[in-house]
Amino acid sequence: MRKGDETRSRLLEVAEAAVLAKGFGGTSIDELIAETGITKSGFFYHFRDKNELAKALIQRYIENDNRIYDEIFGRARELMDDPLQSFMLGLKMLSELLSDLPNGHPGCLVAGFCYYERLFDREIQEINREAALTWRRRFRGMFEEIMVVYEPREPLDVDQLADMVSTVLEGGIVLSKALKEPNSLSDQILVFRSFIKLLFRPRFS
Amino acid sequence: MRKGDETRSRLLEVAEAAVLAKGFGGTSIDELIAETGITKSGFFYHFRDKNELAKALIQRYIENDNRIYDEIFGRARELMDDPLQSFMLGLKMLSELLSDLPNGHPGCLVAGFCYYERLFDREIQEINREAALTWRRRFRGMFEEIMVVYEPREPLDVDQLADMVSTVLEGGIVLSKALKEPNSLSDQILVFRSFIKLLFRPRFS
DNA sequence: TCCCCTCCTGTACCAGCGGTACAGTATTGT
DNA sequence: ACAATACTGTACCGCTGGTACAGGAGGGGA
Repeated sequence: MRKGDETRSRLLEVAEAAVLAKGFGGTSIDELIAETGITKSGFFYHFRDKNELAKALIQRYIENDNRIYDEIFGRARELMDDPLQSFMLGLKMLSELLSDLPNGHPGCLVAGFCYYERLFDREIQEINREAALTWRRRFRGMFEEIMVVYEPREPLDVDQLADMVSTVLEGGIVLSKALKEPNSLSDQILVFRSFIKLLFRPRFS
Repeated sequence: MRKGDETRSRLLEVAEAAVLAKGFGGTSIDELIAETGITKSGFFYHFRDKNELAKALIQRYIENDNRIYDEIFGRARELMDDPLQSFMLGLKMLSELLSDLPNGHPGCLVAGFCYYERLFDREIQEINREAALTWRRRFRGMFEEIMVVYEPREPLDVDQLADMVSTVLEGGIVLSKALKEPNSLSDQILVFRSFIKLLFRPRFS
């Protein structure tokens, strides 16, 4: 059971890099098996078809993505008692982590896949939707904690505010890719951070 | 000369819809010629290869995109003397225009193309970059006008603030596609609008 | 009227792609 | 030792992007 999993995860690693660079449609199975050193039959032993590869890819990506957010905002929560200060620190840490990536963010598979709806089946679209909803729940939790202590200076829907974090991340990735300026993404996160600072600034200070 | 242009633009129309729904790689030439009622040779008479179709598509998309922004923010500028009020109205009009689309935003070709860098040649990447820079220039102009009259309550880089408009638009499109909630995009624009309101709120009021 | 240019059609062909089918085999855990 | 696991090898299919090239309909200018 172990050797099969090893080959499978090597396939997924190679596939993720290729898909992020060239898109799912632009990535051929022949190319993946050449780099992995496996035969075509071997590939189809692990994945029934290309769609199942897509499913495994996106699931793997989302798990990893969630782990990173858990770590960052978990650490920030440990370091700061105040929920707002903790969130602000988390954004800072996130922006620093992203600006340390030498070639910029490699791209978000969720974004890549949702832009090609009709290429994938409903199951993958549902996985994608669930991922976006998980982001929403995560950040809504943080904003709800903040709002126990701080009153927002503009009346905003908590879900929409939570979605804004994902929006800035996804939009920042697109913009930094289009502009070929890897730092744009972390800059945009810091601009968003300033907005949050303004939103929860105490009324008399 | 006229009949050729007509066929060409019909091809582009059909292609744009297909590419936005299925991605560039997922759109076949056979499919395009079937819907346009042309032969394969006819297609290659108009476009040397698929890459030239991509170039024509993105150029057409960007022209159209710029025209829409010109109209919206131009009208807003006519209706309001104050640059901040005019920008706020523009955002409101944009969000209303987007929420009126029954199936949500069809997707941004700039985002779609920049996510697949290696599928296209440098020329297309340069066109994409120029489009993002044009957005930056457009919105930076507006913020510079605003800052003549209003002092921002947080020190922000004008380019980064201008990029935030594009970020929110691109991120909002991704999020509303992933969530399958067409209204998310216009909601996110209104959240951003609230941030701008906070940023330029007079200090004593 | 003739010719040429634009705008195609038709036919034939190619390699690469995703995918299927299936027989055989080396390695591994029990 | 046995069977399940994890593949390899070979042959094949239809579709895709792309090439090549011959030919023709239709209109505009000489």
